[in-house]
Amino acid sequence: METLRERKKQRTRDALLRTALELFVTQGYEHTTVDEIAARVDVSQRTFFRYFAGKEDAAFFVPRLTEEHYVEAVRRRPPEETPLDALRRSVMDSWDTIEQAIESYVPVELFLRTYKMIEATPALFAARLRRQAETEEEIARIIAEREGVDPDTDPRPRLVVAVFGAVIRVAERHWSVGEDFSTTAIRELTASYLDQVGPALAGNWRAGGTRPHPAAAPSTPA
Amino acid sequence: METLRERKKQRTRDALLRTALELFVTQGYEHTTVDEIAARVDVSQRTFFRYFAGKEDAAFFVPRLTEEHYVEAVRRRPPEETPLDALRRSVMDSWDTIEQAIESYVPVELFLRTYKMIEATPALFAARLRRQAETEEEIARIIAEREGVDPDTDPRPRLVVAVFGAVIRVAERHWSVGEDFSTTAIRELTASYLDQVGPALAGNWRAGGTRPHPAAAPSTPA
DNA sequence: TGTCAACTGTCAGAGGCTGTCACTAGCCTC
DNA sequence: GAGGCTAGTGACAGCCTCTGACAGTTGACA
Repeated sequence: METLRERKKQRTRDALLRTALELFVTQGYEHTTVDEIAARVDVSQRTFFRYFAGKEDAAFFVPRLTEEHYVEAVRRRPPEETPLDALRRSVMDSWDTIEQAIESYVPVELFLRTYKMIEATPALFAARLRRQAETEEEIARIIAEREGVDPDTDPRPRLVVAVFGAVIRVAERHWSVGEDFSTTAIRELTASYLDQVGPALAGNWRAGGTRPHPAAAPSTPA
Repeated sequence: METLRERKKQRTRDALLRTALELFVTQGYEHTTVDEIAARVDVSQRTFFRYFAGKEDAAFFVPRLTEEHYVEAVRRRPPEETPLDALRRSVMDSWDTIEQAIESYVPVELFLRTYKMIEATPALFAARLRRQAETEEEIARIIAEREGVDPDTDPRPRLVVAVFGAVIRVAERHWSVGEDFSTTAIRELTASYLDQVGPALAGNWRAGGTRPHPAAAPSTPA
C-alpha cells in the first residue's frame, strides 16, 4: 500500500465489491440495485460506476481472477505435452491453487456462492459464456503457437480448445446444481467427465451387453 | 389470415420486425433505439414492447426459427443412428432446408446480415450462446430418450451434445467472419470441421502420422 | 346498433448508465 | 508549512430500456 489516497481507494473498491457480492448472493442479482450497493457503502451511485463498469463487472470480478489463473497455467505447460494433456493438467492445477489466489480478495466461500449465483442468473450466465468464448480464443492462440501452427488457417487449435471447454462446462454445470459444492468435487467431476468423452463420442451406446453404464461413477483421479 | 384484427396485428408485428432488423444491420444494434423503431413504424414505443419482450427479442426472432428447425430435425432422426450421426445429419439437413423456412418471415439476405450482426455485437453474442446452451439441454434430453438413458445420472448425452455444439460454433464463427457467407459455405465448413475433430483431439500434431496419445480420440463417423 | 373485448396511446416511473461541473482532500513543490 | 495541483467525489441532469396503470379507440359479434 502506497499513499493514503491509494489506500482509501482500495478500501472503497473493496467495500463496494464485497457489499455487491453479498447482496447479489443473498437477495439475487436482479433484485439488487446499484443505488442500494452505493447506499450501504455510503458513497454516491456515481462513484460505484467509477470503480466498476457496471453491475455485471462487479459480479465478474472474481471469475476474472480464475480466468487469468487458468490462462497462465496453460501458458506454463511444458511444450512436450499434447494440447489435450496440457489443457487437462492446466484446469486441474488451477482448481488446486485457485483458493489461495482468491482469498486475498474475497472469502472463498463468498466466491463459491457467487459462482452458483452466476450460473443461476440468465443474464450473468450469458455473460459468462461470452467471457469463456473470449478466453478460449486466447487459449487457442497459445496452443497454436506452442504447436507452431497458424490459428487462422489451421482449425485444430480452436477445435481442441472448444471441445475441451465444452466438457469443462458440462462438468461445472453439474457441479453448480449438485450438492457437493467444493473444489474437491469439481476436480473429480472434471476428471471423470474428461475420461468419459471418448466413450460418449464413440459409436453406439446400446450395442454390446458388455458395458450398459460405464458412466456416472467418477474414479478419483491422480 | 383470419379476421381484420389479426391481419392488422400481423402487419404491425411484421413492420416492427423488419424495421428493427433493417436498422440493426445498417446502423448497429446498440445505436438503434426502440423509440426510433417505433417512430418509423408510426406506433408508440409501448406498442413495440407489446409485440417483443425487448430489443433483444426482436433480434432473435429469426434465429429462434432456425433453432426450432434444428431441434425438430434431431427429433426426426431414425433411432438406429448413433447419437453423433443423428446430430450431424440434423445440422446438415437443417442448413439444406432452412432458407425456405425463413423466407416466409423475412428475406434470407436480411437473415444472413442479422446473423453476422449478432455475432459481432457482444451483448447479442452472449445471448446467442445462452440460447444455444438451452437448446443443447433440450437436445441432450432427446438423445437420452432415444438411447434409453437417464440424462441426470448418465453424463454422456450432455457430453456428446456439448462437444458437437462446440464444433458447430467454431465452424459458424469462422463462417461469420469469412468472405463466403452463403448457406453452401457453412455446410462445407461444418462437414470439414466435424471431420477434423478426431485428428485434432488425437495426440501430437507435430509427430508425423503416429498417434502417441490415442486416449481421448473419438473415431469420427460418416 | 350497441355491447364487449382487444388493441393502442399516453403518462409516470424504476433502474442502469454517462456527461458535466464544482468542491474537497491528499499530494507535492518551493 | 503554505499554496498550487490534481485525483476522487457528490450532485445534478439526462438518455435509454422496460413496466404498470388508465383511458381511448376500433374491430367483432349478437
